[in-house]
Amino acid sequence: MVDDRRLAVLRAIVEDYVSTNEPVGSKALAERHNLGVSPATIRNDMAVLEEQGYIAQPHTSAGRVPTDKGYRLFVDRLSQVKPLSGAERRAIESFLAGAVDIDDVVTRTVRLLAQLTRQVAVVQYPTLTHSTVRHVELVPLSERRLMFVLITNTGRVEQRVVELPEVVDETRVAHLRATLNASLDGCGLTEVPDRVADLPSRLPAEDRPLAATILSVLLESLVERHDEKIVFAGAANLAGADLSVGLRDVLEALEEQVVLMRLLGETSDLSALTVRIGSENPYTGLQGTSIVVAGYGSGDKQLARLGVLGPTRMDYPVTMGAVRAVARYVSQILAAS
Amino acid sequence: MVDDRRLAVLRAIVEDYVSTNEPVGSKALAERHNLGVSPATIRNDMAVLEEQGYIAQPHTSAGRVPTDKGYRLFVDRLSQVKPLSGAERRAIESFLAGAVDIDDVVTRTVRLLAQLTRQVAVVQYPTLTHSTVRHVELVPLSERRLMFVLITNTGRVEQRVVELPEVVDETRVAHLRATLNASLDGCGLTEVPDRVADLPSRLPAEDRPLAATILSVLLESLVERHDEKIVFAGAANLAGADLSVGLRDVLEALEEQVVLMRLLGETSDLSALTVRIGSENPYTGLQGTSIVVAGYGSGDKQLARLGVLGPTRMDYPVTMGAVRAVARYVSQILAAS
DNA sequence: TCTGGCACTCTGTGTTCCCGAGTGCCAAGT
DNA sequence: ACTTGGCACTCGGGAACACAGAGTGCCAGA
Repeated sequence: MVDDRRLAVLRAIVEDYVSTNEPVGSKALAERHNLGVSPATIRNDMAVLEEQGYIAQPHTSAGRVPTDKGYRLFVDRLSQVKPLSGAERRAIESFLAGAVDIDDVVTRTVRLLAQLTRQVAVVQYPTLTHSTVRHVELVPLSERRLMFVLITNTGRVEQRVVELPEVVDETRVAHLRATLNASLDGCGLTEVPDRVADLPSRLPAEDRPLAATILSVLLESLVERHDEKIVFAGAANLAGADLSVGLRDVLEALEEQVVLMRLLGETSDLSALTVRIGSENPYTGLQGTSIVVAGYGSGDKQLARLGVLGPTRMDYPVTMGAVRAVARYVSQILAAS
Repeated sequence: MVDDRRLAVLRAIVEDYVSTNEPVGSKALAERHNLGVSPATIRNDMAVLEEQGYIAQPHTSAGRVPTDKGYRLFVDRLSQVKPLSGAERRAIESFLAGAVDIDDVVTRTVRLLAQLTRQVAVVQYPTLTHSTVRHVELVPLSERRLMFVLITNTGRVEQRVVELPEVVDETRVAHLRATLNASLDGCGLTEVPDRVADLPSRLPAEDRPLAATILSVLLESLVERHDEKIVFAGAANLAGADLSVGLRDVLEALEEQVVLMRLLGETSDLSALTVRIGSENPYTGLQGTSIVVAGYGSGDKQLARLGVLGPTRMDYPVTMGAVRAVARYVSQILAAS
């Protein structure tokens, strides 16, 4: 009973603070929420909550503000994800349906999510890790150059121009292409190195230098993981918000691929929503911010992650609802194509 | 003589204001620059300059600040582009040299430019308009789907998955690919529609539906100008600066492709540097900012533009030098590849 | 045409003061 | 054992005020 009410008080504090952006006091709390007790009682509860580290006061004799720990408890136990309205669902659907390729899906998704949540949206490209080879193409450009194109089942295309060690005619290229596709078709990208290891030895001796050159390009394009790009949108939404730390730091972090990658990557469970709040964040520049991340992908496999970054003081239920919904729709789109 | 000195005063005001970010007064001017006249004389000149609209005072009895018109005069007649240091040149060269494809060139360029100028860098992708077709590829994915790939001489690759109206075997695809390449190879993208107009009629009747489907995809990929993307970097550099208008508006404009496109696109002469200062800017949200734009491209043709956006109060000579240098190096890289 | 002098006008800063919101604690009530 | 009303206390933030300093405009003299 007592403990119950204290949690109710915490919930009320979080909700009020999120909506008003002002430290919330015992009196206002008693008025706005019908907790059935007097301000004095609430004060006692607040004292306990403060002692336990769930709330804090900016200065003596101001209202209370949730701490990161307080938000954490709120997210874990006091709130439930708020589903989107029908109108929003329809908007998502129709907006994503117009995408022409996977690049377009990603671009649209990130904008959509930013607009929906009025915060910064972050979308990671599908990773190669779970992709398979759909096709390898070798396109002669001139006598000694060709374009190497790798197409994966996720629709990603990696291409490179290759300088050849010798003049090569179309026939040999065609032959090599056929051989490559025969060994690689449908194979997971992680298995590619194994599959091609003995390939030169299976070719006539005069084709080996050519094959070696092309294989090195192929392997390089895998290692570089060029598709592990991350895009973001909605930076403008940060302008108003008061991140405890400077806006500059946050913008810098957003442009630092590595930081973003870690941010999205360090979530353990891909099938659920992951929330990281304020100081739980690995990167110093992102202390005043929280992120909500979900995995997405076609079918049962989660290929990549997307999420939203905003001030710690964000509306978690709504944000989580939006992220979850968008992740689902994107997965749906990917599965269909 | 008199007029000469007034211009010198204007130049001094711009330089001082840019470096100190504080309204500059007659006394400080007389001290820091040896103009050979007394503060009183300078005051008279300033009065005239103010009357002519080149400078203004934020409030009565504060120093003077250049107006947009003042900056304009400064850029046009009072300053000369400042070349980069040797170290900077080398840094640019080695940084750009590591690029693997054109996407990478663009990404690297925009970061480089942002870091170099400590402002927001904007780079437009090479436009299709001046590109030519290098190769068209049709890759069967399954019985009724194929991947359409268009490769241009700038190294750009456009790809689409096409749903076919009927089951098509490899032979017919190969034939169509050969026909397409025969008519389009080396042809400017703008001529493509003309070249393919009569193509269906030159094919056997049973191939026409297939050809029509693929041609519509081809034309669509041209119209959408998917390569006319614009990327930017260095938004964090705006955080400190005081744009007269809100930071939010600028960030919004930066994420609005259309606005950026117009911003870069409306420069008349591609071979020279274009500077647009404050209110000369078409878009309301960008009033407090200036942009410096240069064209770049391989060989003699200018393919696209790149530039820098910053507060009106920027160091024009240095910024212009950086933009010009980067544009040249990028052109060089593109020409070599 | 330039210069020194002088009176004037502001902004920005520092000081003081006070209001009010909010707290913590205590004693009384249920 | 909780809850509640009362009360003294604290502190931030805004209003009022004064003031120093930078800068200007103008005028008379060189």
